Amino acid sequence: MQNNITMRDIANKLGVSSVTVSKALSDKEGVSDELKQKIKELAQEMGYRYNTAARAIKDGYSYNIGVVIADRYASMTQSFYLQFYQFLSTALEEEQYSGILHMLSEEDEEQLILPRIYHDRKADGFIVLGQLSNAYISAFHETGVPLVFLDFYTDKTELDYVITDNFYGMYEMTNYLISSGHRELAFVGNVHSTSSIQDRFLGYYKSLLEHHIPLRDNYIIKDRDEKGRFIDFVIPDPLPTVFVCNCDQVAYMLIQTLRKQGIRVPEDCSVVGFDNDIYATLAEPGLTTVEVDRKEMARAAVGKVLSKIRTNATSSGRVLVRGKMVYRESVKLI
Amino acid sequence: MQNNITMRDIANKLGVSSVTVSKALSDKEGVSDELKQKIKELAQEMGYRYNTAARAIKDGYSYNIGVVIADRYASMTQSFYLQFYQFLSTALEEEQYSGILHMLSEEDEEQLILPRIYHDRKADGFIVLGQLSNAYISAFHETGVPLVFLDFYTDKTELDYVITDNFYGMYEMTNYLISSGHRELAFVGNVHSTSSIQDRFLGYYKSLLEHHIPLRDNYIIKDRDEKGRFIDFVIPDPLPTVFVCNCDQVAYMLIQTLRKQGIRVPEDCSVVGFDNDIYATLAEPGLTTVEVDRKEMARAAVGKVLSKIRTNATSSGRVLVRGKMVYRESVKLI
DNA sequence: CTGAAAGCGCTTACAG
DNA sequence: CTGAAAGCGCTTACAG
Repeated sequence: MQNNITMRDIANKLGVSSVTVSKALSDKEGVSDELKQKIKELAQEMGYRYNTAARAIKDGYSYNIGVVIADRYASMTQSFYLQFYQFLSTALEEEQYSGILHMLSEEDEEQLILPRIYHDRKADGFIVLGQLSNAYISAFHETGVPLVFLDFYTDKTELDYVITDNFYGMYEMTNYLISSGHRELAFVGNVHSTSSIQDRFLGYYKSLLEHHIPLRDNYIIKDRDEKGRFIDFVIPDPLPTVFVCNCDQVAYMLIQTLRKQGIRVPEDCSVVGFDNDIYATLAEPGLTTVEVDRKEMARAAVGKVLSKIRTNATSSGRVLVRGKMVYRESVKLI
Repeated sequence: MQNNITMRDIANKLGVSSVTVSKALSDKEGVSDELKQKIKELAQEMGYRYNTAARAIKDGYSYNIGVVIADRYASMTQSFYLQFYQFLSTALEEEQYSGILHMLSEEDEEQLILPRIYHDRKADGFIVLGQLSNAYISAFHETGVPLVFLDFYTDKTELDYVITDNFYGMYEMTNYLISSGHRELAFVGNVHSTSSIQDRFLGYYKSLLEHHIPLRDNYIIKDRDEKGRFIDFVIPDPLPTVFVCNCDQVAYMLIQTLRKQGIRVPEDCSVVGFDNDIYATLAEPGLTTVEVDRKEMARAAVGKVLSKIRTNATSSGRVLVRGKMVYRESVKLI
C-alpha cells in the first residue's frame, strides 16, 4: 500500500484528538473554524484518503450501488447500456455513491447465482438494467435487498420499476404518422419478446383504434424469435405506407432489406424507429424516432433505490419517464 | 437494512466462538470438518453475508479495482468498451475482485480531479481504459496508487501498459494485401491523433518498406482532426487499389463516401479495417480486418494490476497482445 | 470547543 | 481442535 495516513496521524501532528479530526473533515459541529481549516489543509498536504471501509463497518452502508446488466446486452444493443450506466454513475456520484457494474453471465442467470457483490455486502442496493429471467428476478427480490428494475417491467406488482413511457411514446409517434396522412401502418417487432416491445405495440394499436384504422394480421411483422435472435422480415404485399419499427436497430435492418428489394425509403414507403440510438443516424435516411430520456430514467432509478435503502420503504410501483419525438428524413408526408 | 447476521450470531446459535465461525467460513485450519460443515450450513440457512468492509479495515484491501473510462468513449466507440469491461469483470471475479466502473467526465479530466473511488479508498488499484490527457495520467500516477493503462500508451516509460499489437497487426494485414497483388495502398487515419493509429500506420509503412513500395503523400488520408472529431475524406485521384483504414468505423464511413461517388467496393477498390467491431459486419461488404484480443488484454491488465497491489512492485513495461486476421469480402485479389 | 470511551464485524497472533 | 484478547480506522454518544 502506498499511503496509510489515518485521522490519528493528522491528529498527532497537530496535537489534537482523532475525534476532532473526524469532525473537522466531515464538517461537523464542535470544532473551531480555525482548527477545521488547519486540519483540512494538513490532510490535503499529507495526502490523506478517507477510509470508507471504516465508516461502512459502523453504519452498515458501503455507499456502493450494484448495477447489474446481462452479458448479452453488452454485444447486442451497442453503447446504449454503457451510456445508461454513465447517467447512473453521474446520478450516484451526486449522492456520494459509487456504482459497481456487474455483468451477469448466462450461466449465472440460469443457475440463479446472485452477484458476488451481493454476498460480499459490497453494495447497499441494486439497479437491474435490462430484462432478466423471472426466476432470477424472484430470487433476487427474495433476498430483501433494495432493488430497482430499470428499462423493463414484469407482472410482479410488488417490485419497483423505472421505465420509459413506451406506450405513450409510440402512441404519440403513431398519431403523428396518421396526421401526416398515413393510413397503412405496419408494426415491426415480436410482441411476445419483451415488455417494451409489447407496450410500444399497444401504443401503436391505441392510436389505430382512436382513428378507426383496422389492425391487420399481415401488418404485424416479426423481427426476432422469443429468445431475441433476429429473424428475416416477411415484407407484406401490398406494401404499407409506413413501417413502425419497435426500435431503431430494427428500422435500420429493415431499410437494408427494403433496399435489396429495390424499395426506396421514404419515397416508396416510410420507416420510423424508437430509442434514438446510434442506428437512428447510421440509417439512410436518418430515422424519425422517439428519444428515450435515459438521463431522467437514471436519476429516477437512483432516487428510488436510495430511498429504499434509507427509509427501508417497501412501497413499489412503476415510474414512467416520458420520451420525446425526434424528426428526421425517413417519413414522407402524404 | 434487511439482514444483519454476523458471525457472532452464527456462533451464538451453535454455542461456539466467532473465531471458530470465521475460520470455518474461510476454510482455515483449526476447525473439525464436522463443525465446519455445520457452521457453513447454518450460515447459508440464516442468509449470512460476508462483511467485506470488516475485512477491509483489517488488511487494508477493498478487493475492488477501479476501471476508468472517459465519457467520450461511451458514445464514440460503441459497445467496444463495455465488452472490454465485461472481460475485465470476468477476469477480476476469478480473483475474488470486483470492478468499479468510473466514467470520467471531460471537466474532471481537464481539472485533474481524480475519481471519488480513489479518495474514498474504495479501490486497491486502477485500470485506465482508453487514452486520457497526459496531465491526468501524470496526476494519477503521482499518487502512487497501483495503475495499469489499457489499450493505449504514451512516452512515459515508468508506467504500465497493456495494448494490442497494433504495429504487428497492421504489418501482417499490409503484407497480406501485398501478397494479394495490391501495390497502390492508401492509409486512412490521422497519424497525430492517437498512439494506436500511429502504430498501425507504422506497421503499414514497415510492410511497404519491406516490399520497396514508396510511401506517397496523397495516399495518407486524414479521417479526423487532432481532437478526434471526424472530418471529410479527401479521396485521391487516381484511386489506390486498396484503402487501409486505421479502424473498422472509418472503413465503414469510407465505404459510404465511396458509394456516394459511385465507387464500388471491392470491385473498383478494396477497403480493410482494424478491430473487428460492429462496423466490420455492419459494412457492406463485410470488412477484412484484424481482431483485437480483448479477452487476453483484459486478463493481462488484471494480472498486472493485482501483482502491483500484492507485491508492491514498481516494475513497468508494455505488454503487447497479438491480434488475429479476419477475412471477409472487402478485398479483391488482383 | 475538545476529547476519552465504546463499538462496528472481522482476523490475527497466541494460549490452552 | 477451540477461544479470549487485541486491533484495524472510523463515528457516536457523552462528559468536561
